[in-house]
Amino acid sequence: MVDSQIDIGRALRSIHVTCQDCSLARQCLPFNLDENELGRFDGIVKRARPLHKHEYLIRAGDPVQHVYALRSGALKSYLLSPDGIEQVTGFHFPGELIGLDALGGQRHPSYAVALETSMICAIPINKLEELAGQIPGLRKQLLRTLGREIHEEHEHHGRVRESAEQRLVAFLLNLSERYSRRGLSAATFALPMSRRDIASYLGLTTETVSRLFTRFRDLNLIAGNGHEVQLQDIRALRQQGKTEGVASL
Amino acid sequence: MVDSQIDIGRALRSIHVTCQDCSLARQCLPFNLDENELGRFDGIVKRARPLHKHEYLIRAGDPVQHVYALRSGALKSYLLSPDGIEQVTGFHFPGELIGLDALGGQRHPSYAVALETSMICAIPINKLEELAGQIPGLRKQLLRTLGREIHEEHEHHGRVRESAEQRLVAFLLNLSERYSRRGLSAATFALPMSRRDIASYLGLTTETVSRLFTRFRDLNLIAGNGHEVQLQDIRALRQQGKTEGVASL
DNA sequence: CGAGCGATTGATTTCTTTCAATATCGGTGG
DNA sequence: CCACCGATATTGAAAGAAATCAATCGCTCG
Repeated sequence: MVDSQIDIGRALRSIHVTCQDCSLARQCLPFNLDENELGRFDGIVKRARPLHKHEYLIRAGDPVQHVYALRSGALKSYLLSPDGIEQVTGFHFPGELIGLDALGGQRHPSYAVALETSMICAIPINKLEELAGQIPGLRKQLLRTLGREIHEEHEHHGRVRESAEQRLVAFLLNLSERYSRRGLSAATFALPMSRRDIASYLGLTTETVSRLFTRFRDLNLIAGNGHEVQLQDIRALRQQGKTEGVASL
Repeated sequence: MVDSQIDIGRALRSIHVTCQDCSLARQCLPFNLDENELGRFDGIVKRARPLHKHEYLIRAGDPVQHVYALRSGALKSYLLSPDGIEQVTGFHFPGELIGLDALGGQRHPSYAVALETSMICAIPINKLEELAGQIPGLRKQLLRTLGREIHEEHEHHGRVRESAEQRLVAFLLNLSERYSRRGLSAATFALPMSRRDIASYLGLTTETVSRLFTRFRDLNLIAGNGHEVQLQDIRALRQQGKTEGVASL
């Protein structure tokens, strides 16, 4: 469990990063807070030991006590359908919140599992609610975050009618944008998730995703193999995503 | 505009329903508020003249000033993709909130238009935020609502991989559940939206939706033509949605 | 009552899935 | 450090589901 005691050993320094010091603070909940407010917010945040690849942050059915902010690493969230099929609902990168779908109920509806070693901040919901009552800026940012999440979900949903190709393009461009927002390269980045995860997220099969990667590589739209991609020509890629065009076949 | 002055004329009585009197209050934001709090909440709610079929409540690009609660009628929300295609993102029924995706930004990202004559409450966001700071119960309910919205969006999204048949079944059962939650029949209800809207929402074509309705009718799973349906055998329908089974072909 | 849009139905095409086989990667133990 | 194993990814061929193209029907509303 993330909330368990701190491993005094190795990670003391990284664990004791405060929100004041966190470079992601402005992409996270403590956005626009003054020094004093930031300190109060920091006071309710629990920092746990790192979560290793394949370890679970959340399991469906867990009682809802925290929302989580990701400091480093990557996670995926998924729903388990009645027939036991994993439906990936999202990927999470540093600065993003995890577990927001749980605000509606008593138990977490979905799973969240680390795709690589990740550092996580746990924010107790009851304390967050209380603090949100006292700090207008926090309240505002919380609502903004939730609203944005809903909007992004709608956008993603709007892609259902698009072709497999368009969906994968949109996915890559979305990752690119999120990486670059964090100051990383928009063109070269890692894909910490499996083809299967991508396929599940996009509503496709792994075979189709694999074929699309191959096609994009053949068209020199992307390079790199496996879990590292370079977007060779973002403009052309975006075009590909628009016009459905596979002129070169 | 909904926010414009009240039409003194005919609708005085229906307009002056307060939250205290509104039968939907417990499905809406003022859930769990005491008398005093309810009064304060009611004080910030603006009730406008009825919105007629095809009239817009929200247009993409509008500055974000309110969220809306639906008192009667029905609306759809949609995004307009860059190439001018309408992507229906949801349908709204009494007791539900509209415009939550706008909390993340300055301008509304999506459109909301009446599918039939509808009565709407407009809630100014800045006042709502302020009041949410003062009333813990309101704060909680607001977060619950947003969390539930996100969760429902995930569930819907999880259906992308399912067959057209399964998606339509899930859609009908979802409507059924929402109608019955409001005390209406779970088996017989109106479909205020067009086949095209349903298709867009589910990521299908109108032809496919139409064929599915015909098939369900042939299988005696549903009855009724056009914009009124009766679910003849909810259990069988649910089964149809699960097993992919079209044993009778 | 007519016009026009929405819904239905049919025939054909196309994209994605499914089924199947092989290749490759990553990790583990010798 | 290398060889081997299982899991993951890629590739191919065939089948199937939904889209597209096209025509007709029917209802609603001027």
